[in-house]
Amino acid sequence: MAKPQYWLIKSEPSVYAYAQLEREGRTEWSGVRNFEARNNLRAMKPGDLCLYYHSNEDKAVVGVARVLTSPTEDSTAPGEDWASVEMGPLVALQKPVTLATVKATPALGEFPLITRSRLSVAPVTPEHFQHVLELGGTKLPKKLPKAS
DNA sequence: GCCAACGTTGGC
DNA sequence: GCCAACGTTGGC
Repeated sequence: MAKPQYWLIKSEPSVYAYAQLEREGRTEWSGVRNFEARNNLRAMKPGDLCLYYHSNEDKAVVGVARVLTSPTEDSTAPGEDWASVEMGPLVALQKPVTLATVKATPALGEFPLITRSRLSVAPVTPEHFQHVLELGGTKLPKKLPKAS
C-alpha cells in the first residue's frame, strides 16, 4: 500500500467526540461545507491517518482516526458538490495535546491549528504528525487493522 | 472583478 | 459573551 498521508480533522466534542467514534467503530465524516476542507477530504485515501482535534471545549488533539474508504458524496447534502469519507478510530492519545502545548512547541509553529485555525480538514506533514504523537505519549500500533 | 456586508468558527 | 479571522454572498 502507498504511504499514508496525514491530516488534521476537527470536531466539537459535544457534536461528535473521539470517544463516540470509538464506541461506534466507524462514522461518515460528513457535513464539511468549506471548499478547501472539501478538497482535502477528496484527497484522502483509505489508510490515511488523522489527528483528531476537539475544538472549543477541549482545545486538544485527543486521538488518531483512520480513513476507511475513498471519498464519496456527502449523504447529508444529496446532489450537492460535497464529499465525505468513512472514518474509524485507531488510538486515543495517552494524554491530550492541547492547543497551548502546540503553541508552546516551536517545532509545531507551522501546524495547521496555528496557521489555519478555522480549517476543519487540513494536511499535516509526517514530522508534525510524529511530533504530536510523541507529545501525546502515544505510539501507533505496529500492525494496523485492514482499512475499508 | 471589487468590496462591503454578513455568517460562521473558535479562541479567549 | 465577545470578538477576531476569514470564507461566502451579492450589489454595483
